[in-house]
Amino acid sequence: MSADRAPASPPAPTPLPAAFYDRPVLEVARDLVGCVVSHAGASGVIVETEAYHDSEAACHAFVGVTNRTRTLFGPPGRAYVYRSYGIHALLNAVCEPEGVGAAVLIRALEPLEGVALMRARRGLERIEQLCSGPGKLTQALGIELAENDTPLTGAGPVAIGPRPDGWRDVELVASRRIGITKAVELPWRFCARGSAHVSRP
DNA sequence: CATGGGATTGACT
DNA sequence: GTCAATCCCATGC
Repeated sequence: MSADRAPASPPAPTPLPAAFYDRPVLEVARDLVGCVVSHAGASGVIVETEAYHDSEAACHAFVGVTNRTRTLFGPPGRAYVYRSYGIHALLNAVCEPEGVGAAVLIRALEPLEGVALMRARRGLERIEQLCSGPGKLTQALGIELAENDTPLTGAGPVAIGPRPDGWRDVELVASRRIGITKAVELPWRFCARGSAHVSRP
């Protein structure tokens, strides 16, 4: 009978646990490349990340605990979402133990599921332009400020799952972070080598 | 309470 | 290459 047929899409894998994020932020930034972000009927493989840590001036948490940075100093494995330039929502994964202000900025995805939904949300057709920037991917996935401080580990609207087949041994390229004016020399940006979906080569 | 500054994007010269 | 949009937040008067 039709009731016995397999679902149209495979079940989503178990999201990465909080312990994955409870490590040095540079390790997490590298390990997140190749992992899958899902939200509201769409998902994509992470192809670009940046690390931020309260010990360096480019990090919002550099100023200490404020209303804005409370999430960054909170427990690992939650989303830090903030408004950039008054227009865009940017998605981060909070890392390191509670009390340390650190996070990985998700900067670009290779679209995986829900591409039609992403195209509708972005008002664009070209797949390379759907998620090739931190503000673009939140628009494509429908992520907004209300998702700030929600868990990425399964109970919240945004989830991050492990690397699927084909992404287990992704090669990384490190470079300087983009769009900052302080601590510009740190090579804390990580891209999947050769990806056509990064924000900038 | 006023002000200045963005972890960006898309449109334009 | 340049530049404006637009709003949240931290800081200072």
